[in-house]
Amino acid sequence: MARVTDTRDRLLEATLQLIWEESLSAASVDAICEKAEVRKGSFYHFFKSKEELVIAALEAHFAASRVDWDRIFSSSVPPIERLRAFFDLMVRKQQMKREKAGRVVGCPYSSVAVSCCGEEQIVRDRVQGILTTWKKYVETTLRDGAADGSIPVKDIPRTVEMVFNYVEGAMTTGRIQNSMRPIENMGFGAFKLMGLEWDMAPIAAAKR
Amino acid sequence: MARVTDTRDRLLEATLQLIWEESLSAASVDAICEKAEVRKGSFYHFFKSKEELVIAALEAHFAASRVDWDRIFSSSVPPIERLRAFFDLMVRKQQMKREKAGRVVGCPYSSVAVSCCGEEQIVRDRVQGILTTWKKYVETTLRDGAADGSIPVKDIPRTVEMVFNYVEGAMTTGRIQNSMRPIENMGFGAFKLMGLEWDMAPIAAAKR
DNA sequence: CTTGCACTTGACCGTTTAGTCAAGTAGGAT
DNA sequence: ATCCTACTTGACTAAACGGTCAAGTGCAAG
Repeated sequence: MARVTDTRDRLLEATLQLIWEESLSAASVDAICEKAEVRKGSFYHFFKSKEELVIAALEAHFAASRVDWDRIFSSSVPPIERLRAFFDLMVRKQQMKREKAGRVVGCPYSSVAVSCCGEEQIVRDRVQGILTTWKKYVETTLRDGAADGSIPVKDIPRTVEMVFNYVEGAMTTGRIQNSMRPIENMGFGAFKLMGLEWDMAPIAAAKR
Repeated sequence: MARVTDTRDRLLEATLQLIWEESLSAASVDAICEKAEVRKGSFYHFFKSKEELVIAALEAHFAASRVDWDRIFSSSVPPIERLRAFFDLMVRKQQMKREKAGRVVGCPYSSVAVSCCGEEQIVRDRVQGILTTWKKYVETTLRDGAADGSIPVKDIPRTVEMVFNYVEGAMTTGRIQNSMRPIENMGFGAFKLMGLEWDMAPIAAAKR
C-alpha cells in the first residue's frame, strides 16, 4: 500500500514554488505540470481539481511548519524566549525561501486567500483554519507569560490579534516590496505590541 | 475638448468594484465591461491594455482619497488628533465600502500587488509609489509630534514602517476574514506602536 | 449643413484556461 | 507467470482570456 512514486509530492512542491515565485494566478495547471515534470493526466489522477491541489499544498506546508513550531513553542521554554525564537525562525525561513524562489515570498496563506477572496470559499476556509491554529501558539504563550509575570499583557485576545495582523502585514509588505527589512523588524514591532522590548529585558515586569 | 461621456469613469468604477467584491483575477476585461455596460471595443478606445486600466483605477481611487488625507493631516491640527481622525476615517470608509460591495474590502493597493507579485512590474511599481506617498503623511505627523513632544517616538522611519505594516496587515486580515474587527482595532494597535494610548492621553509625554 | 472626430458596436482572432478520456505501462502480490 | 491496479500518456474539449478591427453613430465646431 506504500506510495510508489513521488509525483504527488512534486506537484505540491511545484505549486508552492510557483505561488512564491509568481502568484496564485501564475500557478496554472499547465505551469504546475511543467515545473513538476508531470503530464496533465497524472495531475488529475491525484487531484480532482486545481482547488484541491492548492489546499493540499498549503496544508502540506503548514504540517511541515508545525513541527518547528511545536518545538519552538515548547512549554518548557520561558514565554519570551519562545517568541524570540519564533521571530528568529521566521527570518531564517524567509531567507531560505528567498534564495530558492529568487524573491521575498511572504506568507503563502494570506497571499492565496487575498488572491481568491470573492470566490473559492473552500480555499479561504482552510486558510482561515490554518491561521487560527497559528494564533493559538501565540495565545498560549501570552497566557503563560501573563501567568508568570514575564509579559505585561492585559487583553490577551486583542493582543494576539494585533500581533497576528502586524506579522501578516510585515510579510505582505516584504513580498510586495521584495525586501527582507519588514520581516527582519517583525520581532521588534511585535514585542512592542506585547509591551516587551526586543533588544532588552521586558519593559514592565515590575509594573504589577 | 471637454469629456463628453462617462464611459471611462464607469470602467474605472467597475474595476474597483470587482476587485473589492471578488479579486483582481475576477476582474477580467469581459466582466469589467459587463458591469460597466460598455462594449469591449469602447474599452480599448480608452485603455490600451487591462494593465493600464488597473493602474488608472488605483490611481483614481488614490487621488480621491488624497483629498480627505490633505484635510485630515493638516498642519494646523495637533499631530495626535490627525492620527485619531485618520483611523476614524479608515473605519468609516471601510464601512461604506462594505455596504456597497457586500463584504469587507481591505486595501485595494496591496490586494492587487499581492495578486500579481511575480509579473506585471509596472502595476507593482505604481502601487509602491502610492503606498510610499501614504507613508509620508504619517512620517510628517510623527516628526511634528516629536518636535512638540506629544509623541514619544525615537526612531521615526522605523516607527512609520511598523505602523504601515500593521495597518496593511489589519486591512488584509479584515478582507480575508470578512470582518471589520481588525480594522476597528487598527487605531488602538497603531497608537501602541507609536507609544501612545488610543483611549487616553499620550503615555510618556513626560518621559523626556 | 457639412465635415471631422470622439466614441460605439459586434464580430472576430489566437492563446490559455481547467478539465476529460481511452489507451497504455509497469511493478508488487498471489 | 500472470493478474491487478496504481500510475502514466498525449490527444482532446469547451469556455474564457486579452486584444483587434472595420464599419458604424452622433455631436460640435466651422
